[in-house]
Formats: sequence, structure tokens, C-alpha cells
Amino acid sequence: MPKRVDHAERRTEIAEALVRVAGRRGLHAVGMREVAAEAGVSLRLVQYYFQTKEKLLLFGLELLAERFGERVSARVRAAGDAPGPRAMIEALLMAALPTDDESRTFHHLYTSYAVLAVNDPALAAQPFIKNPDAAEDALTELLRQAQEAALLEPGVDARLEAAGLLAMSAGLGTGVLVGQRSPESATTVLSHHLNRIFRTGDAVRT
Amino acid sequence: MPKRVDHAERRTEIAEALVRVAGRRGLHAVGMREVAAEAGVSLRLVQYYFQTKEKLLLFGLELLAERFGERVSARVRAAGDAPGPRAMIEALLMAALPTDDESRTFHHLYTSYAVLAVNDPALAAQPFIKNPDAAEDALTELLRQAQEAALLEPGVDARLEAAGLLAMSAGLGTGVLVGQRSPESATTVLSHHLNRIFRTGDAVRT
DNA sequence: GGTTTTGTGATACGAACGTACCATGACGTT
DNA sequence: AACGTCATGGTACGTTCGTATCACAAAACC
Repeated sequence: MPKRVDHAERRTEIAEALVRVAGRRGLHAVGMREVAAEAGVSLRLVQYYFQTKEKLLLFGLELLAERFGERVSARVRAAGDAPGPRAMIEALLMAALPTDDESRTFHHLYTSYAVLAVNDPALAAQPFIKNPDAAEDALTELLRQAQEAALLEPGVDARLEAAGLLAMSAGLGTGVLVGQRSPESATTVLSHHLNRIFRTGDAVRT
Repeated sequence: MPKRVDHAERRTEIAEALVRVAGRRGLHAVGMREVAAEAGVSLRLVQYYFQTKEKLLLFGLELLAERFGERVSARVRAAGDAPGPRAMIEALLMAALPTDDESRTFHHLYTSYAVLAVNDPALAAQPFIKNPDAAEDALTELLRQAQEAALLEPGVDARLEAAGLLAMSAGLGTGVLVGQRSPESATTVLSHHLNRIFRTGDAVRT
């Protein structure tokens, strides 16, 4: 039966199976056999397209990062239609919160990978873990634009604010993920903080 | 040699060994044999004092939470000597950042447990994961005190601010942990945000 | 058309892991 | 002094995991 096959495509299919089963049962619990079953192929095939489990995991992380990047930029683009920079900033930050199954899986797995990266140099070297974060640059730029349009409160440092907001979003996401906090309360917290950065009339009463 | 032995004490020793080896090699990689070796006892003993690995992990989390709670309140108490509420708040938030080995291990393992809790109801039910967080209550109270002393900028919601700050601290901690960010830059970000909440003269130039 | 490469299946192997079982010396109790 | 329970050691069992090996059919190439 061996037709010639597109390796990249096949690898993607298998990695998607990895992401699915890891999302269901936790990254620590996934084995090559289960990934194979989920992808509907034999164990041998998983070995064939990825030689080792480590390479499979690496590729899975790449896929995850890529998909998530697309998701975020799609949301930001969608928000960039009419309103101001604030809508885009909010879209960027909210996209990372685990509000639906997709983002929940993403957050879960990304955190799993981050934990593994602490003891695994190969994972730690991955751009997605290692990078000064494209997201931070993008958010900083958005904040600068808002600043030049005089939309922000004075005394805001765009770069520091961007780093803080992203960290907050990530932290809230973890809280939601483990059930400490509802998605709604997370968005409330985030909105409140944006309100305190953006220059608006609706100050919250104490 | 079997003197009568204090079970609680023995269990703590073994759990400490668990925390040490998990801190070194990652929670996912620790086995009962290695814990036994680290604790200087036989595998049989680990089984004797904890019947199952799951119970060992559960107890390890309890120990971790307890130790960390002590650490944080010790720091807050130390900061509560002379200055204002801000020093205590800063101490509370900074204590969670992975700046030294101890807090680094804590953050690492706590995140590991949180990830496991996503797929493990028994872990998710643990108070430390599950609770509306004593830290949030404490921080909220500190913010309220500062507020009543008119130390805060207007428009700050103590509870939302507390939740946001803790999430930010956690997020920054993860960044430090995986090497995305230096401890110094994390404290800088945190300080900047506190500056924007507290009423002080030293506004940062834009 | 024969040969080499490529895709795929089945299965075996060695290691590690959690757990269970058996044995035995020391202590507390009576 | 005898007995039972406590603490501990050693080791075996069954499973699972990642990886390696053997086998073979379909296509590609010359």
C-alpha cells in the first residue's frame, strides 16, 4: 500500500494526536502507543516519522506554539477592525485565558512543557520557551501606540506594563486551569487593570 | 534495631527527600526508589510509611504548602517591623518569586502539582490547589489597610488588585523559572506596578 | 525489469516502575 | 519468659514504556 506520502503532513497529523491525548490525560501520561492509537496508525509509524519520543514532544511543542500564535493574531486582527488599541490589547490578553477547550488545552500543555523545560535543556532551548517573547514585543508596541495617542494614564512604562500584563494573564490562566478561578473572574481582573492604565471616565468607586 | 519511631517525623523526612529529588530532577521523573535512596532508607520503608506513591505525592504537596506558607509569613512579619504596608505587600509578592534555590524549588514543584491536578481529582481537591487562596485574602486585607490610610491611588479595588498582583507574581515567577526572565527584571516589573497603585511622588517618566 | 528506496506491520527486548510478599530482629506487654 | 506487634530488609512479580529488529509490499529509478 505504500503510496508516497507527505512527511510533513503526516508528522503534523501525529503531533495533533499527541496534543489531543495530552490534553485529555496530561502530558506526563502520554505514551507513544496511545498517540499512535489516537492518530489511527501503528506504533511503528510513530517511530518512523519521529525517531524518538523526545523529538515527538519537541515537534508537538512547535505545533502548539504555531497554532496558538495563529489564534492570537487572528483574534487581534478581528479586534483591530473598528475600535481603539484597547480592544486589540484586550483581545491579545484574553486570547491566552483558558476560556474554551482549545485555549484550555493550550494553556495546560504549555505549562506542562514549561515545567519539563526546567530539567530538560533541549526543551528549554526551544524558541517558544526561550525567546524574549514576541508577544511582549507586540504588546509593548500596542501600548506605545496607545500612549502616543494619549490614551494612557501618565507614568506608564510600556515595556514594563506589557511584561506585567502578560504575566498577569498567564497567572490568571493557571488559576482558571486548576479551577481556582472562573474565566469570568479572570477577565474581570484583567479589565480592571486595563481600566487603571487606560484613560477613561469610568473610574471604579472604592 | 527497631526502636519505636515517630511516624509523623519519619514521613516528613521522606517527604523532604521527595521534594529534594523532585526539585533536582523534576516531579515527573521521581520514583520511589530514588526517594528512598535520597532519604537514606530502603524502598520497603517508603512503602511502609506511605502505602502508595499517590499518598506520598499528596503528602509532599502538603509539606510544600506548609513550608511555603511559613516562609511567606516569616518574610511578611520581618517586613512588618518598621515601614508601611507597602513593604509588607512587597514582601508577600516577592516571597513567591523564584529568587533563591528554596523558592525556585517551590515554584517549580507547585507548578508541577498544579499541572497534575488538571487530570487528577485527588490532587485538585487538595486545599492548596483548591482554596480561594488565603494569600489573596491576606493581600486584600493589606491593600484595604493601605487604602484606609490613604496610601493608594483612587479607583483601586482591593480584591481585584490583590488577585491581579498575585497572578502577576505567579506569572513572573514562571518566567523566571524557565529562564525567560531574570529575577531582577521580575522584581522591577512588580515594583513598577506597585508604584502605579501606591500614592507616591516618584512617578516614572514616560 | 530488476533493483533500490520507502512505507508499514508485527513483535521482541531490556529497563524501570509501583506494588506485593516473605523473612526476621527488636521491642512492649503480660 | 513467652508472645505478639512494630520496624525493617530483601526480593520477586506483573506491567508498561521506549526502542530495536525482522519482514515485506509497493513504488521509484535506471
